[in-house]
Amino acid sequence: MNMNLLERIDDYTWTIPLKVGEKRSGIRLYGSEPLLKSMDDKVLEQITNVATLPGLVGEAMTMPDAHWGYGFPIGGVAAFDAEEGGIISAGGVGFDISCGIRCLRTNLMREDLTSTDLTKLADELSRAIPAGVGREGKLRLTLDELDDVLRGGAQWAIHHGYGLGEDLSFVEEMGKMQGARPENISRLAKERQLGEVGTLGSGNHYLEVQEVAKIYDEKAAEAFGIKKGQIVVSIHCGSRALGHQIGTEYLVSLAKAATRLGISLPDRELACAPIHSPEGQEYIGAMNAAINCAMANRQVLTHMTRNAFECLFKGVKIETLYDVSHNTCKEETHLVNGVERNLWVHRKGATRAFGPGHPDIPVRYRSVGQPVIIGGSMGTGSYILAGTKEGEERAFSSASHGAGRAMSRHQALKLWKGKQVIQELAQKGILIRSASMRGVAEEAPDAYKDVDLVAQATEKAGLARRVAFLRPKVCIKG
DNA sequence: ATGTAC
Repeated sequence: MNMNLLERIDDYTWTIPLKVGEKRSGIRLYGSEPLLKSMDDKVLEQITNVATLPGLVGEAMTMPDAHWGYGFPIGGVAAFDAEEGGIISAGGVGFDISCGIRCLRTNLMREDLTSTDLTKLADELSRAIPAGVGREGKLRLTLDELDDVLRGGAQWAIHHGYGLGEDLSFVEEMGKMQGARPENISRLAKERQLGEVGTLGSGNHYLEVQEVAKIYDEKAAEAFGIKKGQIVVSIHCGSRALGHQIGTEYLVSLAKAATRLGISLPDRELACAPIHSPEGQEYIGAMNAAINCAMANRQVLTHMTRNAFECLFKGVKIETLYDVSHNTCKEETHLVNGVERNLWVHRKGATRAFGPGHPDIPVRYRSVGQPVIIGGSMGTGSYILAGTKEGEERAFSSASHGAGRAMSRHQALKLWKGKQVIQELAQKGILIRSASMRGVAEEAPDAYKDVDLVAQATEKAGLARRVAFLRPKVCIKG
């Protein structure tokens, strides 16, 4: 990014000064100077576009891991007030609606796993977890059953034997998003999903077995039930074909609504409609149903993970640490200049990060803040952080979500071969199992930004504080 | 992200 276009507020907070005659809201970019320097100029252009949207409250923001996306940047946060003409945008949620990460803690320690165990575990997980583009899973649902999934979310999965009731306390919204309207979703979107509940997908989605390699905050780690050397599992996936199809279809309907209502869009990809409009309401109902689809998906995968571990480690105990999405728009209460307001917060490639005391945090974690999961690239590691009070005011309680791509898939393919990436990671003791060698090359660790810098900048910017670093041991890729 | 390519 051309740093001359930015104005430094502090070491981790930047803005773009308003030009004379320019009409838009303010902008905040969070991150260290090196991270911002490495960002595409397109991020700046896109967040400037977002800042022109009607009903925006406060500032349009980017997280330290921001990169170019469809309309909105990935790593973009924007809150709108429905009573002031605020909008909802499909591009502001992302195509993979409710993509997110479920982290599980096991009662195994690193010393419990020999290298033979790890190989067996990698093989068993790659057998048990359906992964890859268009890959179908073990469940074959009817359209009526899928509607139940879309209304019930992770609660549907629990009621159908996929998991334990106690998981639900550690999933956003207790695993069931209210306001889901399956009737707002096309038959095509549903048909595409019938065989894909309980599947991982492709791209940057993964299931990783990791060890807790470093603890930054002992008190929070204790609350989260993790300690150094412990084995955890992270599942990164979303709403699969369903979310993508909804996004595709609603972009058209929202664009029409914007035209009809005279909302001027600097970029067609920002297609949006007022929250108080038929099209806006229709999309919100569909999006909420897709959120349930994603939470059900991660719940079914949790069940499959437990079964795979149980095959090798009889009596192993696996609990849900937390499940949090990073592609949503949610109605939340936020304090703005001392006034409590009801806002619709778009977080696209940004994780919700409620601070200590927030009523929507599980009681067990409430005093330390909501767990925030930053997923790394394949083979580099991930972080668990905790939401802060400061983050409420600075970013409507939002934080980073991952390392963020440093180069395009196309560029990555020119630089690496899948086989070579797998061999290099094996030398570091990381086992990869993937349906696609091409996918592995596209996801090479160096095609991503440095997750350590992202987590550090997230903390320094006051958005969330680091609790633990997770080092990968086994990675199942789509 | 995605039956990766209307």
